[in-house]
Amino acid sequence: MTGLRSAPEKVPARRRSGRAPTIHDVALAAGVSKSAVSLAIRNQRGVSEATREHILSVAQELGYRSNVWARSLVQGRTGLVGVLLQDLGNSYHRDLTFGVEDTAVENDLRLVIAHGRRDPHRMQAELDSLLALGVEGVVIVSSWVPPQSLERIGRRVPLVVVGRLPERVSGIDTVANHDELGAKLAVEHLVSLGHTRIAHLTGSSRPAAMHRRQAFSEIVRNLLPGIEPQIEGPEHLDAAIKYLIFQLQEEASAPTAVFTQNDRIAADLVGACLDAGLRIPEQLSVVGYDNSSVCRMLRPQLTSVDQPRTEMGRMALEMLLERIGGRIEDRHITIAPSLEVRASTAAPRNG
Amino acid sequence: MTGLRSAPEKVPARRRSGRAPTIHDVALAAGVSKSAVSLAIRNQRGVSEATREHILSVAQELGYRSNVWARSLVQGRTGLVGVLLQDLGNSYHRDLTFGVEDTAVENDLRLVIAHGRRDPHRMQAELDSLLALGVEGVVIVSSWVPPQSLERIGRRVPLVVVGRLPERVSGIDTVANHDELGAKLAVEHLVSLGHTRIAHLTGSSRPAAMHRRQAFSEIVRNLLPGIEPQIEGPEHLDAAIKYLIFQLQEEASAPTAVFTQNDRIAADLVGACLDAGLRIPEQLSVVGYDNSSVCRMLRPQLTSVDQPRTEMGRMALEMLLERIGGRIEDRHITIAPSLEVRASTAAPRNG
DNA sequence: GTGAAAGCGCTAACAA
DNA sequence: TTGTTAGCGCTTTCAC
Repeated sequence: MTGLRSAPEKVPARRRSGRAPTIHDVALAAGVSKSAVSLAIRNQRGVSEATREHILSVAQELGYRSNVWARSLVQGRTGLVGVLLQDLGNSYHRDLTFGVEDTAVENDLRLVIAHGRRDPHRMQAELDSLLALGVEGVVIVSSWVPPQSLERIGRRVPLVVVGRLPERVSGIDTVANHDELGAKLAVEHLVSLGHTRIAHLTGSSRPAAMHRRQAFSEIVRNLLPGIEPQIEGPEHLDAAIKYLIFQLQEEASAPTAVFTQNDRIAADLVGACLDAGLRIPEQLSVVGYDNSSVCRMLRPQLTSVDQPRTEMGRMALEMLLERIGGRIEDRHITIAPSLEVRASTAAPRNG
Repeated sequence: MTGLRSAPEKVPARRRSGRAPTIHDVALAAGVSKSAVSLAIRNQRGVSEATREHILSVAQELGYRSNVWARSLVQGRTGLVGVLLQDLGNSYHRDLTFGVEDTAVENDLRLVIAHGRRDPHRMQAELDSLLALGVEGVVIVSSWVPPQSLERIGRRVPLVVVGRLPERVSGIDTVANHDELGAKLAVEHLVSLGHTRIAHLTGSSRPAAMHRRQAFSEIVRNLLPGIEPQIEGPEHLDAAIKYLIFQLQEEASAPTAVFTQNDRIAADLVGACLDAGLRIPEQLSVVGYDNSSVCRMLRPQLTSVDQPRTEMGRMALEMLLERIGGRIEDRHITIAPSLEVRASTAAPRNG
């Protein structure tokens, strides 16, 4: 305009108004070079303290924010890690995420949460989406992603699965609950109370459920020789619950305790029992799995197997970091659960 | 190596092995120019059908994935929208997110979920983090972000808050539940059953809670002239519950029904009552708020005010799109809840 | 219909 | 200590 600045004005006019200020704008305003600004904002040495302060104050004034995309484009890394959750509204996933988040923050990584909505297709889509975002690794809190997908994606980016996969997948790490131990804890607790007729109620034939179920059978056979373990489900869960209630009402040989695959199923069972006029734990002891927040909301409060969720999330991200750091061999960790005893279990009436 | 390709080899050697294939690699392999590849993969016209197919198959073969960062760097937009959740493990947030997700997908936007962990500081940090990622807008599912932060950030990027803010903030949109109507539905239901001594149990003095509380008082005064509305809380919630139970056990003038600020508090109350040997709904009717998943797990199942959560999420993202599309004036939407009647409410014993 | 060249905002290697 | 230069991978004119 004034003609005073004779140097070719390379900055398009529109930039100064509409767009966010760039490193270039800051350099111009501060009267230094782009690289000086770059060094200053990243707190790197190479600029004098005075210059840095000046640059920073100018940047502040202009409302400058560095463009992460441009930076990661040139650096070849994004500083992003993803966590793919099977289901948002659920305290198991929440607590796990806590552990992942904490560890991510401690390691200067930004966490991007994706939501699979309990839908294998969406899960796959979200996983692709995370990759497209350029995450440097993903923690998958779900065992629903098919092994071949895991293997394929695991070749591109480090992957840690929290959960029990149907099979080992080479190239990826896993953190899993020790389902066998969980079943053992539950059954031992019930046996120690004097129960002998114990049933298992399950709603799934996925690996984790199967492990609990098999461990249940085994421990029952060990601890209660001569008694055949009773299993209900996984099909027709509603019918299974109805049948259990029928047994309790009509048959002297009905189970006196039920160990369920998870808390949700336990809650359904407890609700149905109460609706049928059965008293818990007097007429039936119930043990859940997951120690979710509903355990303390129900009456009686639910005895449940507890997984150290936050700790599992933390371990998952640590394993991911190891992978990003170059570990080659696979790691598979199994975490021991514990039993949280509450009011839904007691000695059997005629024990 | 062979010296046959005499043109200066500009691609560094390391790229071809370690790094992900780029548009350049695809162009080289397909024997076309970079721009041809760019057009082909974006399905733009400008390349012949044959060329496109060829390029696509080569890209597929190489396992090419376009680099979102590079693309958005040049296009000046990221196609990202953020949703900041106050709390992950919670069906209210889950269902809201469903609505947001669906609408985002329909509009070709990628959703990035951030988690505030019920901590205002983290909430603020996550919001900054989302901005740094370059989101084009954010849906904040929380009313905990301070107005001045909202205003500041709202100047950089469109913002929609789902929840009831302590004050209007210029430049941002809101989607809120019609708390007054919710309270009205609850009280009218109880009055229609014959209740006259109705208490309100609240655990917060935040705007949404206050609106419910005030609306409660008003509707009680309208419908039951001469009766002073009884309010317990928001301080010392545990003590308030104990006091209510004391009243029920000792005083003839005890309330026969309680309307609570949310389901969690209702669950606490119901649990405490059952622990004290009180029967629900015979001795006390209880109405919750949020119609969360626990309502159907409790016994008796909980009558609760239901917010159309998925719909609210959808509206929030639609409003965000309007803003991104250029709307200037603020919009504030209030959504009508409905009442889900279940077994925790009944006519009072001596009604 | 296709290719060459410029440049998005930034960093990193180098030169001054 | 500072400024210059050359890209990161991609899109987008603009010639051909």
